[in-house]
Amino acid sequence: MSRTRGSSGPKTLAAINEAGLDLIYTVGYEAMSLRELAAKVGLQPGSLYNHIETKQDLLFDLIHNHMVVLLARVDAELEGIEGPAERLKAFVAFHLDYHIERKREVFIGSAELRSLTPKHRKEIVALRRAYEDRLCDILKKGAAKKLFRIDDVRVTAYALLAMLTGICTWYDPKGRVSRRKLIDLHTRLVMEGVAA
Amino acid sequence: MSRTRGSSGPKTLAAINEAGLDLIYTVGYEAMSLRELAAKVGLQPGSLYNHIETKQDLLFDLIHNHMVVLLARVDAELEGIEGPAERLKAFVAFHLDYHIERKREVFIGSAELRSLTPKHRKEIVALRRAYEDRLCDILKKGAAKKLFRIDDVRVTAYALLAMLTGICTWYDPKGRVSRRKLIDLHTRLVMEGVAA
DNA sequence: GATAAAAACGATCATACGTTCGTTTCCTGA
DNA sequence: TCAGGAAACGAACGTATGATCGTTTTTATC
Repeated sequence: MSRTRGSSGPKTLAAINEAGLDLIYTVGYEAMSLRELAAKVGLQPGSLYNHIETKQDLLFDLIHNHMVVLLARVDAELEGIEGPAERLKAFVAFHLDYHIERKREVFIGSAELRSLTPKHRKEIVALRRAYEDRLCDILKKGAAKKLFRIDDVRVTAYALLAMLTGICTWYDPKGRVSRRKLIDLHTRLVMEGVAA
Repeated sequence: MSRTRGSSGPKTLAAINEAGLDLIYTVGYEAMSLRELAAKVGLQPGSLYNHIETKQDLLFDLIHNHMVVLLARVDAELEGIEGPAERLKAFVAFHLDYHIERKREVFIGSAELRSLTPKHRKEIVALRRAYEDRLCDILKKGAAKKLFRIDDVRVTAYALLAMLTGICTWYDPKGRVSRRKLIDLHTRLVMEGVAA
């Protein structure tokens, strides 16, 4: 046997990415074997290499794509919103929404950082830093206008991001808590926490 | 060659645990090979099995020990402290202190949960749940006395724990931010966040 | 319709892994 | 003091892994 009918490059790659995302999220990058991945996609192990460079590149591409999308979306979301308080609320809502929607990517993006090549890791950390800066900017401007009371912008940003990102580890869209309630609750915690 | 001079069981086991902790924290459980671990301790790979059952048991023992200590300490810390507000402050301070001091254990305790056998994982999750309950109790009592305003106790507890645990991923004891400042900043975020 | 590229197969390679085992040496307690 | 357990060695086992390669069939291009 050989090339199967109906096979197409982009479609197979998409399937590999989706299956890889799921497997890495579930069992972890190191624990995922390419044989497992291939089986899930419906390929022989060797055939994966028609679409990916290496296992490492698969991981990097997944995380990198996620970070680029995250940055683009947050900028689009904040576009045109005026005032630190409104911008902070918008940031919280966006962050939670995105992290609910793409919890697998987000989880992998932090849990598997150490599975990346130093060079790859550096690149991802830089993108993450850029995202953190979006929040830092908002906090800084709010503090300058005496709207927020913030001791240390960077540390506060880390604390808030940790809180908002935490939902990835437990949130279940089909669970007891609605998306709306989740956003309200976190928004209150954040706004009250930084209020002057 | 064979048994080396001065070797003793407990000492070697302690060395294995310390090296294992460090390796798992650095490269992850799956990525750590027992050969690497043995080399770090100064043993041949096979000799590890004089002290551990399996690689899996090594991981479980590390995490389990950490959880037991965590629970014992938080109870000791809260003992005799009256009033939800004071108890919450004490909880925050303790949590941060412990998570600074044992950041490797804490990190592994969450990041490597998925590397545990289902049975092992269940046991750890139960202990974690017990720890979460300590915070939930405080929040519940504070809400009952109208000292705190809390929509959903469990979700709020998760949010706060995520925030407070986040420091494990970035805090550097030799860095710019002092332990004192860190505690003050987080205490304020928490207390303002839940204030009625 | 011919030709080149794409996408799959299946076999295989070299290596690394967790674990076992027989043996040897050291330590400890009666 | 000496017997028996403890703690190490070093070799080995069986398996799984990431990756490569030659081949074959399908798809796409001119």
